[in-house]
Amino acid sequence: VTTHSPGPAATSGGRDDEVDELVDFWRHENPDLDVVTKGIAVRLRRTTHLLERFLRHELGEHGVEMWAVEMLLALRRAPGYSSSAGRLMRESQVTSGAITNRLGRLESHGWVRRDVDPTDRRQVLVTLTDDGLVQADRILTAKTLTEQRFFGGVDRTLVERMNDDLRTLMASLDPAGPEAPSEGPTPDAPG
Amino acid sequence: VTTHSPGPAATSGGRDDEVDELVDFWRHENPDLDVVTKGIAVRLRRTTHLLERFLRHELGEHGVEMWAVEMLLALRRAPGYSSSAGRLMRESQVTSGAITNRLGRLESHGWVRRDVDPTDRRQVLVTLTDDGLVQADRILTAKTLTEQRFFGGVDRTLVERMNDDLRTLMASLDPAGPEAPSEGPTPDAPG
DNA sequence: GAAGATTGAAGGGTCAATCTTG
DNA sequence: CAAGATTGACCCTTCAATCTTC
Repeated sequence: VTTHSPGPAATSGGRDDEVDELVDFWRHENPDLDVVTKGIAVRLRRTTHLLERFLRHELGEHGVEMWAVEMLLALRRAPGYSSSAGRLMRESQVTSGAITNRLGRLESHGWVRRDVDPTDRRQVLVTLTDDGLVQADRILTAKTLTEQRFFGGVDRTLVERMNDDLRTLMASLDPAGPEAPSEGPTPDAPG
Repeated sequence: VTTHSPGPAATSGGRDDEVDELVDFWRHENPDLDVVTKGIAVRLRRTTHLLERFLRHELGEHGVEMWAVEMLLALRRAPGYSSSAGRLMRESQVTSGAITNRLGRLESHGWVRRDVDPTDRRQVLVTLTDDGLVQADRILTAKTLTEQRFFGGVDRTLVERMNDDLRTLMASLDPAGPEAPSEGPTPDAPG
């Protein structure tokens, strides 16, 4: 399980960045450390956090929080721009209480409407208002442009290869991978 | 800027997973969409969130929260197992207020000690106690094993290539990349 | 009784103001 | 006055309890 290269953490060309130094430190404490696994774990976290911070910063200048982006875009791609609170909960990986709060705030902005589902009166149907749709489209554009700026300086071939590799990696994870802690964020305690 | 393949979002072999469908939907709304950039952005977020959830779940069974892991390991690799509150703030990317709170909780667990820096009495020197060091080592082991289990089912060659590609990507980001919102989490408002 | 949504208490974070020391 | 840490107000999330509807 702990195959490790005998050299420093870097496995090939662009050797020894800050992460390699970190990994080398840990390997110095435990020579059995798998430097590749530790490296990719750290780098995935850091890269994603950079991206998320960049998005939060840019979208903040458009007057939107990340939670609102998540909700509005989920509704934007729902059929008829409407979805149930439960569906939104499962898509966004937050608890039902959080969804209720978010919907309240979105509603007070006038971006969504809440109606009782006539089919099943336990469910709440959330629908984008006209204003909400405009907002969602503005946000989608801003978010997409921000992502393109974020990766703009990176070699195109590398981005494409990483996209493909990430697809493969995710496929190796889900099925036989580490038993995911079930579905959703513990979708409400049962009674 | 918006180079896009005319086919579906998937660029090569393992075509059309859930993310490709999402990206295809957005491209249907806007044919100019750069499917590779959108794809890698989504996949990076999802993969990292899976990893973080897995870690949170596993480490939770050891009775530790992620914020504690972050703090204890930062101290574990500091010279003399001690660091200043400000340094910890910059390493962990949370605000100074959060650090103060965290240190209070760690202190009440008996895992760290707070002393005034004799050199500069404005600074607080945080040091791992003996119990804290034991905890940190337990955590490091558990975290490393969890990461190895997470990536255990993934082809080794792919993981190595992704590690190298991520190193290159991060290097392309930091310097000329998108102007990072400065350093740290706004390291304390200037008086 | 179970499913879906809401509620309120509690945890942890940010932000701005404050205190202390250089 | 600047830098470092602390404090308190506020925001959002989780968690468990509750209410309604199937």
